[in-house]
Amino acid sequence: MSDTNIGCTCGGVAGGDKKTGKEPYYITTPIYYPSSNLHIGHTYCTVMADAMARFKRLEGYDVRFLTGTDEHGQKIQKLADAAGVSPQAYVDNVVEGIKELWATMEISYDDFIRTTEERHVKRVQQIFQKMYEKGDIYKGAYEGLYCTPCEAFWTETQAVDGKCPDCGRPVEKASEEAYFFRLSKYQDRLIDLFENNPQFLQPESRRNEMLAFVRQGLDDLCISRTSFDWGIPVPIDEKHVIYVWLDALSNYATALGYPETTDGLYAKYWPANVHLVGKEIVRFHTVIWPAMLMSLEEPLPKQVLGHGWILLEGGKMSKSRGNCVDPVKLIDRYGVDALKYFLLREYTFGQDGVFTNEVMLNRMNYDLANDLGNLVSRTVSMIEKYDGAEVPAAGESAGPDEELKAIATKAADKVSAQMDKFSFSLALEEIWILIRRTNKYIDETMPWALAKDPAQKARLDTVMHNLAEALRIVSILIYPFMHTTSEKIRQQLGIAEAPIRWEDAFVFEGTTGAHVKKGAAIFPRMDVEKELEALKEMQERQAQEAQQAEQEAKQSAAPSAQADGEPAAENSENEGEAPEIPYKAPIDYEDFAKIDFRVGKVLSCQRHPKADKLLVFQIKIGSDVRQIISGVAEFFTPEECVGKKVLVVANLKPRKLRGLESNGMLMFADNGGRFEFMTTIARDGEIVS
RNA sequence: CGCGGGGUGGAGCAGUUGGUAGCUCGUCGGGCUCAUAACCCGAAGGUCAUAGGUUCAAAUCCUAUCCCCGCAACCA
Repeated sequence: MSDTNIGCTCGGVAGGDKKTGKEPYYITTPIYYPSSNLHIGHTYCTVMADAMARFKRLEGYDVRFLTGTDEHGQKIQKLADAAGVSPQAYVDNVVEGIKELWATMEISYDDFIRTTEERHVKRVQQIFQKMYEKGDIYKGAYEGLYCTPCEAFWTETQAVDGKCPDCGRPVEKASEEAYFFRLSKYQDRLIDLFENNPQFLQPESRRNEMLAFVRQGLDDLCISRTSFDWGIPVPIDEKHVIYVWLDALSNYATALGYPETTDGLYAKYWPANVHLVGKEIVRFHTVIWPAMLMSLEEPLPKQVLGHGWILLEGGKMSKSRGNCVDPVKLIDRYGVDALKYFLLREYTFGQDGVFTNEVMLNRMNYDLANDLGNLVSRTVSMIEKYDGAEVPAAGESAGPDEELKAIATKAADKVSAQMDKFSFSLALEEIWILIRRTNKYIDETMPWALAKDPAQKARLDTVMHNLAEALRIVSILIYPFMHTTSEKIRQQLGIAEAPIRWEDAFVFEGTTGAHVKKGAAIFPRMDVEKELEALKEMQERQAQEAQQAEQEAKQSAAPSAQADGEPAAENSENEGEAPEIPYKAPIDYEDFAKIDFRVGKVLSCQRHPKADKLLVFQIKIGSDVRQIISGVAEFFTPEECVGKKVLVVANLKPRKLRGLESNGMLMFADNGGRFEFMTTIARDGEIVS
């Protein structure tokens, strides 16, 4: 039975028959950071995990699928402060939204862990304790450059010219007592892991990256903080809070009850079969987490998979840029299954892919409406018309019958083989090969011609039967990816009562006598042009609302700025909601008054010869002309800057940037990651106050 | 020489134990009418970035070069 042995054997786990045995399968998503609502990138990762979980369940595994939220850390604390609520209240609110999203997406997780839950907190402390007792955690001094107002440590390279990269104020050498994890101790074993277990980290490119990273040498990791307190207290020293990554990574084990290892979930499901993570956090999952487990003397997860990002045409989507694609809007319009299908089919695992509305709509139309939806529709119609809605028994095979049968009954194994490699796209492609072959089968057999000749009734029946069978198999194969659609198809085929079993996909008999019933189109064909317009409108409306909200917020927060004669907004569209940026600490008026704001005019502008991101401006301020360098080369060409009026901080101390002196600072508005000139009709040299 | 990813028919992508270059969309021509103006067939279109090399054989291995994209550095 278990003839395929494709999977990895890193853990040395005994094979077992996956079709009859109840072999455990533990899969996880990252726990998401609830600093605001999730976007389609998070959805993508979770949808993949869900499809895999459902697939393994269907194959007969005892699956455990974990997701959750990572709720501690300074950023959450700051956001909560800014919102005027407690951190717990803040995250509770966001988490509710996340859970709602997963409910809408019909994500079949078995457990949802929140790092603020008691069960997690106490176990993380136990983990800390264990590592400490083993001697892998020691107390040391964290040395760095400290910015008091920001309460943040910076390294030599982060701090710029002895100043805080955040606020620009001077930083001081400081050392703070902290706890360290002896990461360096595990360097060799980690190298070993990457070298001898190629399966451990996929795709290959990530593995090379991590191997290079570990080889260059690992420092011990500072795993406690005292600068904020929204975190899990260090058990042996309550002044400290445990580093969020140590806290977060532990979730994969604490959710199973670790450190209780002898019975219960941990004994059953650990080590995890796969941690599904984004490429940006591969390092944490393949270096720190394994090292922690080594320290705890626990087995390592069998596999970590780093998936790529879904990019927008302009680049990366991010919460703070407010250019996110909102999955809920898409689901409302197109349905959960269509969105899931699109995400799983369009992108290849491990690689970045570009998202556009057009790509999505086309995918949905061609594959779902034209190929699958239409096939269901025409098949059911014909059985109703030619056989009184009852699936007839098959007669003798002829023509393409055997070929269709062969493709249909072999598809399940092909899908499995692709799924074992996490090739969702190719797995779906295998199913669509069957769907297209079935469409072709109809053209080849020409049932409408057979129906005209009573002598051909037996042949017609065989054709109808084969069509029903092919669709029945399709309904099983797509179940892990689109279970609702699967059920709809089975309803129309009249086999909704029968349980869905993977092994039924290998036989070509199961619909005879079923009563088909035509229903609504499972995926109505869309007018792409119209949809694109509708989506565009929707996004514009969203942007407007966001802008309005922003404006209202500003008006209530601050005395309204005086409107000048300039056109208000020439290029004002800005998708999505405005980012939530906490305010900096208050300053005294005297401090404020020290700043000399001026109107300047760009006389000329050139690229910095030695830096990609810098532009060198000659700025006229009254009779004064000075050179100011600004990091906006990504946003403007030198030519388009010439002649622009710009707000200047005129009394900032001069400083050299890559060899050239900059004498002041230019002010731009950060319009969702794109900078904008803030312009005026005032003469250059005038004061801004 | 900072690290890494990538350059495959008009578009978007598959394609490593080296052995006639595939898919979806688009284009052109044809077929069919059961079906959601859907479906099916055929054709055109690629020196697999460039130049060398290894080999009986290279998109696939090696070397060099060009170009794109992330990260890092730099963003007063």
